[in-house]
Amino acid sequence: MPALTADFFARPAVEVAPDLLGCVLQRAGAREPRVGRIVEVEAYLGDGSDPASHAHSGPTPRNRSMFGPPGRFYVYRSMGIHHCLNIVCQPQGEGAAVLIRALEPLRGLAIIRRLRSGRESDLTNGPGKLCQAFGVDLRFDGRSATRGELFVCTGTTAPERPIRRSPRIGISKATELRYRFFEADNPHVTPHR
DNA sequence: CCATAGATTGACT
DNA sequence: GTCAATCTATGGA
Repeated sequence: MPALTADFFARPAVEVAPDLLGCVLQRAGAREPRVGRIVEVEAYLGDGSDPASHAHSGPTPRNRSMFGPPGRFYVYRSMGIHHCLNIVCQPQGEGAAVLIRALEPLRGLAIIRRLRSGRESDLTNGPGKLCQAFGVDLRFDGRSATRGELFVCTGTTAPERPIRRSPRIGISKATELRYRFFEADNPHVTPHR
């Protein structure tokens, strides 16, 4: 299937986010390729209306790529330990992005199981977990999400489950904003909350 | 300078 | 349920 284009991401993040459900993240270039279907995302805005967004206080060395061109990755280290994978949206300079929160693994289960333990539904059902499983780290920060070793392409199947919407997970500000989108009844989305 | 919170996870009581 | 790991950024003294 074709890779997504920068145009796809040059739209409001709350529109891009649900459209990413069912699209596919591909890890190439590594010794063992991995493919995962996106099943859970969250939008973070940069227009000042979203105090939970890393962009809310303007650019810093860490969030710099959030303010770069759309269609590139913003990867940051969370709690000093884990990595989280975003894709920049909207015109350059606005600071909006979509966080990839969970995948349904389609290919590369062998290497993924070597990198992470647990049941299949526990391998990529969280932003830090999927980065571990797909070998995503700060090297990918600022790189293109439409080509290269890590990129997103359109899904091979239409969404077979309804899309649900909810407040975002793990934040304490702007909890009234329902910018989380996920596939209903998919066992690979984030548990509890 | 120091304290604290954070788009998380896994280990433990 | 609680809590620590470890790094970045912010806000106050």
